[in-house]
Amino acid sequence: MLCSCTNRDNTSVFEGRDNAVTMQRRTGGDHRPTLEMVAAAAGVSRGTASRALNGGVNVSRKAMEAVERAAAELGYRPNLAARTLVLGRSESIGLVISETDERLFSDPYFARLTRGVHSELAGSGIQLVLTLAQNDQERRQLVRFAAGRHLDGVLLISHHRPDPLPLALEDAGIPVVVAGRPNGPECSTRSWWVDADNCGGARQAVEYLISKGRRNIATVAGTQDMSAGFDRLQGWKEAMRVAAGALPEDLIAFGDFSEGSGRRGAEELLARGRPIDAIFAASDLMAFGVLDTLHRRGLKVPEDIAVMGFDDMPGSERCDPPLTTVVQPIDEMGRILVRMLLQRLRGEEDAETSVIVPTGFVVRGSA
Amino acid sequence: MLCSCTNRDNTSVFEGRDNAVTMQRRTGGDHRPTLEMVAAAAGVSRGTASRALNGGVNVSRKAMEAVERAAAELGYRPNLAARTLVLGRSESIGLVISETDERLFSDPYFARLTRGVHSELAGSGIQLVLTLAQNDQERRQLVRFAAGRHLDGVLLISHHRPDPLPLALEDAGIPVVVAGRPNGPECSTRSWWVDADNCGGARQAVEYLISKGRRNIATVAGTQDMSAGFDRLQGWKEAMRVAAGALPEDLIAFGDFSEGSGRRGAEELLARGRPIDAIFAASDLMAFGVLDTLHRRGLKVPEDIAVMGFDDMPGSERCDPPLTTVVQPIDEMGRILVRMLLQRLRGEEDAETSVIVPTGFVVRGSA
DNA sequence: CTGTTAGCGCATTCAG
DNA sequence: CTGAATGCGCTAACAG
Repeated sequence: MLCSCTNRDNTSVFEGRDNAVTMQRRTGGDHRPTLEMVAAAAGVSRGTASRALNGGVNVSRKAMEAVERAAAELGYRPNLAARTLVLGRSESIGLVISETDERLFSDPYFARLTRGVHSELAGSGIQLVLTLAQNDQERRQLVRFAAGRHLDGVLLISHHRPDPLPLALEDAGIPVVVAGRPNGPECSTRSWWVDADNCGGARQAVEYLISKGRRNIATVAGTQDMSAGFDRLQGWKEAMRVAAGALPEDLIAFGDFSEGSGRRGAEELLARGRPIDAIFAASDLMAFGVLDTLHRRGLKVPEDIAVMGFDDMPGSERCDPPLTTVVQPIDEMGRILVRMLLQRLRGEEDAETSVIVPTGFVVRGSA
Repeated sequence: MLCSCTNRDNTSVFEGRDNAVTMQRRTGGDHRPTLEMVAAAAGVSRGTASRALNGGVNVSRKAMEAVERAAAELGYRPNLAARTLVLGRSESIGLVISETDERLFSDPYFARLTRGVHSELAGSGIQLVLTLAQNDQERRQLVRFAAGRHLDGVLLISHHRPDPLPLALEDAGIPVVVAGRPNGPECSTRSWWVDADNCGGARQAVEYLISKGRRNIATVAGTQDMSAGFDRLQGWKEAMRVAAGALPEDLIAFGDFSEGSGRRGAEELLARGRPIDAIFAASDLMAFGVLDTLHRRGLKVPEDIAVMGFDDMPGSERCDPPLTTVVQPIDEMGRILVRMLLQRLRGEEDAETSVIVPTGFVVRGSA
């Protein structure tokens, strides 16, 4: 059946095909205006035209205006490739996400970090280039792209360890700032980095539980080959060591940051028969699982067992009971990421090569 | 309190600062290997080295190996800026999202489209560059970036009309393919485009309702200055005109694609007192609102009133009752977007300048 | 203040 | 098959 809002043959009614630019052509044939042509039209030399278009130092008012008019009339667009070639920099930086696009769009972490990066870069004139690097092939292509001077520097978001990207980029001479404390084999990275104070945040969470009279505080830890998982467990250990003297190893269960693993972790802890009056989960997702298990066992939160999470992810304030959780200033981390990279690009010698930003926590109903 | 997992002064323990590359320096001083150096090391001329590194036509086996070895030893990385300058193309295309980053990460549409684009480009050697263009300043910068030959072409995702970007880019000589049928002032665009068959999808939805014996089919339409909103209403009109002879204007309510507007739209329709046995909402979000209103009025879905949505967004299968809705092949649209742009870049004259992809629908409980 | 000059690093002519 | 020469478009140093 014919649908009136479209043409029968599914092609548009416009006829602009003829001015489609053929990209195959090599030198010549392209009549895009060059600086040379602008200079000629303005009646000045290329040098003067260039100066006029770049800040206009040492250019007479008259020449300035002539060049600007000529550029506007010709629709002049500076060839950035030529500019990059002579300047040795492209004025653009990459935000590389070494992650599946699945998680990219589902994990609010990326959204907030990107927002922070983006806002810090606003008005700087530096172009932000987002890039996906999901497998070795793409990682190689990215290194080629960046090392080929298309990117002055790279912001790398990557939580999969070990990730060869930081080293590969640095080896290629590209300055990198990583979101996340390096651990594992790439500890030898020369990259700068910024991370949340996972350790301190976890410690504070446990200290808060202690201040509320809890004594037998268990934890469902995250993946230990990720610094976030390792550090959060570390924080729990520190606080517990201070509070309990010795380390209650049997109050630790290991998960993988997922809700299901939180569920299983809680079951495992309860099954050990040791008294427990609080559970600190290393992620909100795991905390959800913990809550589920406790509900199922008929245990009251926070009366019987208090629960704390980590991340303050969307939904944490609406679960039952609302989750008390550690918050990271992700936007701020994004902004710091940018500042550090720009410092590195400027060659500032006194800049910090790594930054740990403090976390806080929000108290809701669960603890 | 000291946290053992980090240094006291919050700086890393690594000492790689001295080999940080100073980006300020201009010509000279940088010892990154050039093709010239590779050629010298291999004992051949620049020309031969270049040929060897690019496919190796007209290069002896011996020279080939010598060049490859030299390149590997020196850690040679071709300067892509120089390459772009001489070739007139950068081998990279932009995926420009003219949208707030808020929506970018929350709307599953972007995720699926990006996935499609990304998958189609995999292995092509073409670099995908994601870019945000949220305001005029950023739009200008993007045009400069693309027109400066950093991007061979652009894929544009933009549902805000009117958007000056397609025209601005085409004027600057950058081929553009837009996701979404152009409407409004930029109808004069020379951009190619791809869109879902919103009109046909809506028509099929209504026809399905008719086939189920529904006769008084109302609609909550979407924003009319967006082609999706306009076309979906158009589809409803076409089907209703065929089924009812005349057009029942009083069965139309207007919303803005939001859940709240769906709620209000349904209330408005019911308040008119005309008999209604089905409601077609132009988006799932509005359908959720419609369901809410119907529930509140004590009306049974689908017994009293059938409901259909549009989009099949995550959550549609879990609402009460599960939503029967029109689905768009978004991933496929992403893939087509890429194919069209590549065709345009190759200057293929026989390529379609616009494509409309058929939609389908999933039947669940609500209709 | 201005025009001229010399490259940036590369792919591709064109003679050998 | 190879080397030498040319120019892509631009900026910055230089001498006027």
